[in-house]
Amino acid sequence: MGRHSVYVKEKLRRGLWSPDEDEKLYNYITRFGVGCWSSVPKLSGLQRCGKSCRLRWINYLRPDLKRGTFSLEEEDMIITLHEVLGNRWAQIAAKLPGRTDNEIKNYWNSYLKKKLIKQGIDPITHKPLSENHQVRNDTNCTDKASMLLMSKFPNMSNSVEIEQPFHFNKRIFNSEAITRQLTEVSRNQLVSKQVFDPLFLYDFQANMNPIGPYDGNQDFGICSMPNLTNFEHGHMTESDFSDSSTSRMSTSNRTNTMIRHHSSAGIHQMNEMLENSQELTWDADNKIDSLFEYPYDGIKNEEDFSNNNNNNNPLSSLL
DNA sequence: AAAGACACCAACCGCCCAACC
DNA sequence: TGGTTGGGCGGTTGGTGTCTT
Repeated sequence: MGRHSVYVKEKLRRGLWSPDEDEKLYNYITRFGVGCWSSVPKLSGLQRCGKSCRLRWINYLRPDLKRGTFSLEEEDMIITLHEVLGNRWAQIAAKLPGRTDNEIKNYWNSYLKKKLIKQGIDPITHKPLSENHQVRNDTNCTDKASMLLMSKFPNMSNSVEIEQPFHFNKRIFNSEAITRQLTEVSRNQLVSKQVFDPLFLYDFQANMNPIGPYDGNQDFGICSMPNLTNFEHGHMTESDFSDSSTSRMSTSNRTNTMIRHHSSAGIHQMNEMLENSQELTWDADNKIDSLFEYPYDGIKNEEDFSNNNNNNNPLSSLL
């Protein structure tokens, strides 16, 4: 039995998400938080599989998403991290607040890879194309990663650590034999990782004035979710709702908006935050739930969700 | 103006791992 | 201890917009 049969059997929807579906999912997660994804479709009234809901939330609806074009700093960082981590997009995304692995992966495949090739650099080895025959030295790769990042991004030196060396695929890495090959420093880093967590932005948001821009600086704000962004200004319109499914023009418009929000001043402020982020801690189990004041288990069925679904949500105006 | 090629990116697929029973 | 389930990840696909001829 393949997945297709599951979709057919349960008459699950596939493909692009409609604004209505987005709204249902958004309303549900913002009210009840992230819990068991497999139960989300049922409880939120969506005819999607849990995985699809999770993906949509993570890659599109999550309030901390930055979206828009990548800055030069981000671009540089992706290239540096890719040199160290390879195609481990989730780990790369973890170092870039507001960016998803999917977004970075797409950006890499559609733009950065070609850019490097144009510059005569092999996008896989990150060496000049003429030096492709050279075999990379992977030992001490974790240290190399940290050094690379520290040299290129001094502002992040204390908050970014590489979790795993380049070619140690997570699945292989659990092997004791391989672990033994690491240097003492690398092992320590892996064991006692103090990794910058992009989700600390949730904390930031929680402490932020929900109506006004951060510290009066309009360049710096959580502007990923158009509806939230516009809600900051006290109103929203139907056209503000993110809709990748009906119009690609909307994506372009959104992108243009985001460019305005992410000036270099904003990035500078972000860097300052990153510098200070070493002081922050985040309980992984409560990353998202703490953003939303509603516990996941506060809802038992779809009826509860409907009853609890008041009209205070920004999206409710779309109804 | 039309058709084909290309680019972009949201969403899906398949696999792995960990937790749970 | 083995099976099941859910979550996470990287690779890939396919739909749509844009560009080129």
